[in-house]
Amino acid sequence: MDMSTISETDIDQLAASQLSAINQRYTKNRRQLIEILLKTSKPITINQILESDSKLAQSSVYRNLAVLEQAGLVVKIITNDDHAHYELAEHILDHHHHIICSPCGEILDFHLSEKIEKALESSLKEIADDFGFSIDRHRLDLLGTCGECTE
Amino acid sequence: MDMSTISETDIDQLAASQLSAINQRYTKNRRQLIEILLKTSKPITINQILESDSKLAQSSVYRNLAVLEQAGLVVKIITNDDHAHYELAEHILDHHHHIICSPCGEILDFHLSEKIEKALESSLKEIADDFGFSIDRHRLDLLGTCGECTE
DNA sequence: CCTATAATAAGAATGATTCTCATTATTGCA
DNA sequence: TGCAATAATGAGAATCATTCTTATTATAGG
Repeated sequence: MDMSTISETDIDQLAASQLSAINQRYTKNRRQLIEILLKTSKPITINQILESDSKLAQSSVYRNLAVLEQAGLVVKIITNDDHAHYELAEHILDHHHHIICSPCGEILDFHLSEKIEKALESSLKEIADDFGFSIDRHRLDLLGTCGECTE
Repeated sequence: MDMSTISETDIDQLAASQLSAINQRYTKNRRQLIEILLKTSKPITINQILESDSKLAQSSVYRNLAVLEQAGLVVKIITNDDHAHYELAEHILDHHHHIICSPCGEILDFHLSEKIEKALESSLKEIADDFGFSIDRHRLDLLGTCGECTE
């Protein structure tokens, strides 16, 4: 959705550097995954990835998405749906949240206004302190039914 | 955590009525599950439920939690942890959110200030309209590492 | 252009969850 | 109260997304 903020070559550099930081290579397969995720404007499942490129091996896709996730390039999204969804990390896209259709499992991205996002973040920081947690990130999901599934 | 807002007999009535609304009975096993969830002040896994009462059959616990979820009495919480967690629905407890420790999988409840919660809700309502979604609920999770796991 | 090391891919293994079905309990009615 | 009819239970089998294993292939660096 927000592909204007970063070019494809920038992503290649980012990917190469974040992978090498955990002693992993930026291989053809991994590049392919990044490209597929970049082309899609919403989180997708492994099955959808396999459908979009029949040359990819299922086991490699699972493994490589795990590697990309460890490198901080990809985020795995777990919902009540059977299949996990994947999308690019927020420093590649931007900070956003998910609106999820329970009947069909589709996930779309949305953004809070800057004002509310800021207020929320400072509030969450306090709460984390109270609980003695160190926080990696927060996530906010809207759960409901999309227009398609209502008809 | 917030057991003061509703008595146990009230819950029995609620449970019986919400179950009968979907043509299900309020059986001994189901009552037992409600009691266990009521005693625990945080979301727990099916294994934890089985440990807390060895008489319960695993298959029945799975089935009955699904029934209780359909009845709107129980909420299933999916995270990146292997095991789903369960807790009582928000109209029995109260509206809250989850702070999740990624290393150990533990989940605790927290509350936003009323002011931020309200602002967030009205904001989310607008967004849902824009997307043509009808919304059931929202969820907000803090992901990080608890004090125990940091040491 | 070797050699050591990492990545790949096919299929087997894992494990949480769901399903099956024979048994047991419950409800409503005579 | 007693008797169908129907629902719930529980033990174990089946499912299926995901992870693991291992032989093969690709890559990086000297």
